[in-house]
Amino acid sequence: MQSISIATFNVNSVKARLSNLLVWLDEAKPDIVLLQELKCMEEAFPAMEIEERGYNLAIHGQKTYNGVAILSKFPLDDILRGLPGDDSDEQARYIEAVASIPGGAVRIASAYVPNGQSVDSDKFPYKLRFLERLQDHWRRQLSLHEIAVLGGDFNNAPDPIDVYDPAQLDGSVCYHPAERERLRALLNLGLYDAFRVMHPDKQQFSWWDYRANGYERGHGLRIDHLLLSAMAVDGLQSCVIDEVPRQQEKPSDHAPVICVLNV
DNA sequence: ATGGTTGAACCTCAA
Repeated sequence: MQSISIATFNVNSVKARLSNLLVWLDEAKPDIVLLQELKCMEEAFPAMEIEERGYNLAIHGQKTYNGVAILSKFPLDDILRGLPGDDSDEQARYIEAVASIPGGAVRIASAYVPNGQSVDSDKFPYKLRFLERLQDHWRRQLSLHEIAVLGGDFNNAPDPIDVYDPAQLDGSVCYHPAERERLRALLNLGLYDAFRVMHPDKQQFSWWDYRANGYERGHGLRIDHLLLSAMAVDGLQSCVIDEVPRQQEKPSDHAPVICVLNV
């Protein structure tokens, strides 16, 4: 039995955010980190600075947009780049691997669900299809009955408590019934929202718009999630949203979410 | 407040 910490963090450009990311890594010292929105190719990823802090890397990069990675103090194997279910999808929004921990293994995935832009955009049906592909893929992965964590930026707030003004935001992107229904279906496969398991009634957000002083005004959404398999949630010790990086100079618009598991 | 800001890369798009 040992404790491992697993975090998810949408950095909104790993190159622009490198100094903030390194400060946070040195402070929080997570064992495994799921990154989203690298906005660079794998060869441009600042591997040296991360590796010298003891992390192994699995990267699925893309120029300008998207890009996801897994940082792990444990060796990574069986790396899967790209979400199955649509061979024509060239966006780098998903990476999965198996981390070998002493005496066992944890399956981990970093997902960057499409934002969808607006409900009448053609990007919104792509978002809905992506959530359905996640459901199809994780139906299969959960049948393996492993310790597994699907984390990332889901661009989707599950419940009214997860948005700053549910009445105003109802039906808008990131809080539309069609996408919340699909996130609910994914959870209903047997995934547990770590933050909500630990804090049933707490309102805290993980993203705030850069515009109009969103953070200062508390205009946020909880859209970054750590979803745990049954075997993983059995060992869940804590889950927090760390707002400190959001308060720094030149922050990402997201805050990291961190959980500790006994495995 | 139908605006506002940020990042990458190009003079605009995605978020």
